[in-house]
Amino acid sequence: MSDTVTKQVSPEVLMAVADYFKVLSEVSRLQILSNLRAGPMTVNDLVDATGLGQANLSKHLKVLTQAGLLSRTPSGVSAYYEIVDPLVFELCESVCDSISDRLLQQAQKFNQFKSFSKSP
Amino acid sequence: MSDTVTKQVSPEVLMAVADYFKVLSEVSRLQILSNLRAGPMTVNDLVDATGLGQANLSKHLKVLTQAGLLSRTPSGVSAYYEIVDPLVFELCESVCDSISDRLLQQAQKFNQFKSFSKSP
DNA sequence: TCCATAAAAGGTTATATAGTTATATAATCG
DNA sequence: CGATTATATAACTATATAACCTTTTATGGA
Repeated sequence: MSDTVTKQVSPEVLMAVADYFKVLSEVSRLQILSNLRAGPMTVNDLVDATGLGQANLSKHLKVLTQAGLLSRTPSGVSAYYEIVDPLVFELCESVCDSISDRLLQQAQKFNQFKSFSKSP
Repeated sequence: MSDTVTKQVSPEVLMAVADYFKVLSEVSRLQILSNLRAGPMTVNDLVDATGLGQANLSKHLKVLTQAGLLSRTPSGVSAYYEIVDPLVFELCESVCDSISDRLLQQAQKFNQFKSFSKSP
């Protein structure tokens, strides 16, 4: 048998992974995560920080919490939300690097024109 | 100046990152990527491998190509698609690990019940 | 107990897009 | 050139969901 057998990934797993990515595919949610990077915040704090509406924000927080990215800690009349899994930021950084690389590569292609005007 | 200054990430960057994740948030596209892991394939190959409709598949391939994840190489009457950036698979693995960890943690919580029935 | 504030839940609308069917483009071969 | 095969595009439908508004729940203080 071969060394790297290419088994098909089960649809169940693909679905779970797709769902995870879907959670990260909204600017508003990335904004929330970005703000929470500094530490726990209440919903009100996040309303001020992000400019999102309270109801809308609350729903996004629910999505993020159910996906296991945030934890919710009620405190009196407020609720603090906090990053649970810092993996998110690693993922974002990797993606940023990838996008950056791609743009650089594309930029280089356009430099090929220079060889016309600057030949000896 | 502080050591770890928490600058806000620009909306432009957040949008690009969100778009990238959005590309990965569909089971059909993950399926395509998963199949292409073994090597380049034509559209027809992928129709057979994934069971997706040809038109539908073609659209997904366009999305994946425009996002910089795949490359397209016409060959005669066919077109070969190929993974460009293996980062995708690293991302998927990380996400799978995260999901797995979370499920294990949840499972442990339910084991707390055992202490009732099994005490000396 | 009543009030004020914080957060969540419910309902509505607008928009994006996955999937399907039908058609168009393009390349190879007779 | 006409026929065939492989891909891509266009138009359409159905569904999901983000944003907004309103209402409800819950907590702490007067």
